[in-house]
Amino acid sequence: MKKKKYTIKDIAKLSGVSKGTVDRVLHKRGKVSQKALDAVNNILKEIDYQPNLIARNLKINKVYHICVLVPNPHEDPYWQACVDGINEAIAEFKSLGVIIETFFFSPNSTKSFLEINKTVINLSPDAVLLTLLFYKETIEIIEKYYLENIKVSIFNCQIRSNKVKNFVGQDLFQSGRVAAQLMNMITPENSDIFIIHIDEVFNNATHMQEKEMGFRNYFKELTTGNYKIISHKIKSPDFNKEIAHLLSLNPNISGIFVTTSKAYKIARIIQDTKIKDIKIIGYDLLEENITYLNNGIIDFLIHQNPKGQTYFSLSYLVDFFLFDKDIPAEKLLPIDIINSENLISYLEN
Amino acid sequence: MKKKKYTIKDIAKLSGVSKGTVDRVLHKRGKVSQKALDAVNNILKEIDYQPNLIARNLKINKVYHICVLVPNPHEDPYWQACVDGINEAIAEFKSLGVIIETFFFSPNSTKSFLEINKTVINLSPDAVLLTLLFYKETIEIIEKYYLENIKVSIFNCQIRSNKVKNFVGQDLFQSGRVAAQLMNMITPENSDIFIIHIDEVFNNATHMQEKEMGFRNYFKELTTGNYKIISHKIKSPDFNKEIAHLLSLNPNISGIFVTTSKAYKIARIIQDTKIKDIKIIGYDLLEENITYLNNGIIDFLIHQNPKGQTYFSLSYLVDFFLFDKDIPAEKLLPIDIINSENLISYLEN
DNA sequence: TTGTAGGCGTTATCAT
DNA sequence: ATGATAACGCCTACAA
Repeated sequence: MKKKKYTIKDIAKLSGVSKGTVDRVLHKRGKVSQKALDAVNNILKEIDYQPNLIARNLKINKVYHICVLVPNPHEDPYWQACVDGINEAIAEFKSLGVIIETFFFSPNSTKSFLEINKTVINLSPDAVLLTLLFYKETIEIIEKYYLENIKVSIFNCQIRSNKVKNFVGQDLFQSGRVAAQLMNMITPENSDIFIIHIDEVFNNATHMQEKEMGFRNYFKELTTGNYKIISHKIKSPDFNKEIAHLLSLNPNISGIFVTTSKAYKIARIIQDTKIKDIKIIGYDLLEENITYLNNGIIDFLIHQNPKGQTYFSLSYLVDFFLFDKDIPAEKLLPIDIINSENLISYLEN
Repeated sequence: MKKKKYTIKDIAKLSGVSKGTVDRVLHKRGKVSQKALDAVNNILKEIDYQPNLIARNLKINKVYHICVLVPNPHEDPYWQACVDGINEAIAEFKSLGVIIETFFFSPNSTKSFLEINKTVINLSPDAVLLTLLFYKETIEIIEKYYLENIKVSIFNCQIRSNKVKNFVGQDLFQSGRVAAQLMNMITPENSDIFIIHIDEVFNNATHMQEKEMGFRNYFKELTTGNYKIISHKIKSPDFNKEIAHLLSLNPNISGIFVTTSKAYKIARIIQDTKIKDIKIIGYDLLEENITYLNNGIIDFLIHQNPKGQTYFSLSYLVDFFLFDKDIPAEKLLPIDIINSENLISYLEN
């Protein structure tokens, strides 16, 4: 049972040629006589040769350099968890000779995003990890990186491009359906539901749209009940009045689905106005959301595992560069349903 | 920004001694003059030396050997996912020189468990990975491994022992609370709830008890509603009548919490007898459970991520042996809430 | 076309 | 106490 680990030297001895020849066969570099080729291939067929990746890397001994571009978490706390994942990866891969650098840009400023990209492209790293906040600009930039032979990975978003090495994210349409099923379970039939898109900026508007489509799609398929679903898009400043107004116009409202990480803003209003029995489902484990989840104002949060997203992306790149593994073009993370009871088990991870 | 990677050779040159001396300082092997010690330590203080783990492993070049003992999935399909996780680890770590072997025992036979352990201990592996099915016997066996200096990791269960390197599992009490909160959300107040423990054998009875305690604990803390919670422990053969009988005695029943992976057995009866509006919450993504989740008979499943459990356990051991990382004594995995909509996102992972 | 020699960074042994 | 040297497995340059 205890299989021997074969080395190139073993193969050379077994097939009666030198290590160099075996290497040429393994890497298909040519310059090998038919006879030697056959001899080596015969041995390779018999044994299960696994090149020692550790030795290979020691030899190659390249320092790989990866740049990560993230919106500044001080401007939008959602991104803090992504930064945590990056830092975990930095610590873990440092001793493997992988240098990961983080660059912040302002989520409100296309200009800052473009400038940071200019800086990064001048560093000519081996790979960059991006998110798709400014769609048009990012597409153009991906093109530039591609021409420079810098690998691009995307996190937090799906994108259809063969110039992207891999992306890690969540099926947003499906997460809308998940929210819908939960909402259906906890609200009375024949009531009204709000979908609220709320953010300071609407860069990632496709995000919200996909979630809304999934949410509506679920209710459309429902055979029982008669829900009325109403969407609103609200910019952050002074929206309190707007929300209060909307609620007063719709006394039959039983649930609110917030498609961004800003559910706590709605929760705050619901709590203050003491309207009761409005169920809230939102996204992301921000501290403020957690507060309202724990006191029962928010019923469910959907977790997009932002920390895992960046960590996975980076460890894929490491696998690719160091251990030349095939990495999937797309990795869709689980859509985690969080209530106040299983919350803690997620925070620890 | 691009930090240089320092090697032992660099340190030797900088401090004016030889590589050998640096090595002795780094490993505190003594036999170093005060002068040389100071010189090297001064340099070490200045620079951030990270030993190259790849080179170290190449040199050490030990084949690590890990044995995993799992209940045979043919006798209880729950364990199949664990085997999947093991196989993933086998493939991933093979090229790092880690050999992982799987051994099956019968979950119904303490004897087979003890025999397999005898076989394994004779192989004197570097580590074993166990689950805590036969409590008393396992405790004794852990002692034996400990004396042989074979590391022991545990998956699927918590255990308090300093002779165990690490365990990966779930907080079962808390998972009972999670089930309770969900149940509370989807059943009317002032109704009855069954807790049903159902299995062929009751080896892992503590499992079920902890889940029950968590479940009851949640309802005890509830300030609203007036639930009556009734537990039943049922052995598998010919229990159909028993269940039907119990249901007929309790017309006010609105939900059933199944503490094992056998919720599908209850679901089948509910479906056949066409009793409606009984909510079911169970554990584990077995194929039969999934069927009833998809057709709406089962409302929620709690996922214990068995595949992840074995994979994590093994990759911790690899981290420990190859990269001498500190590994946590305990890793509690998230308590995943699964409904028919987010199910697919878990199956792909 | 083929084989030999050297080196990657670390560790361990062996003279000095 | 110290430094030189060889070895781990793989890769590559260069000599034959």
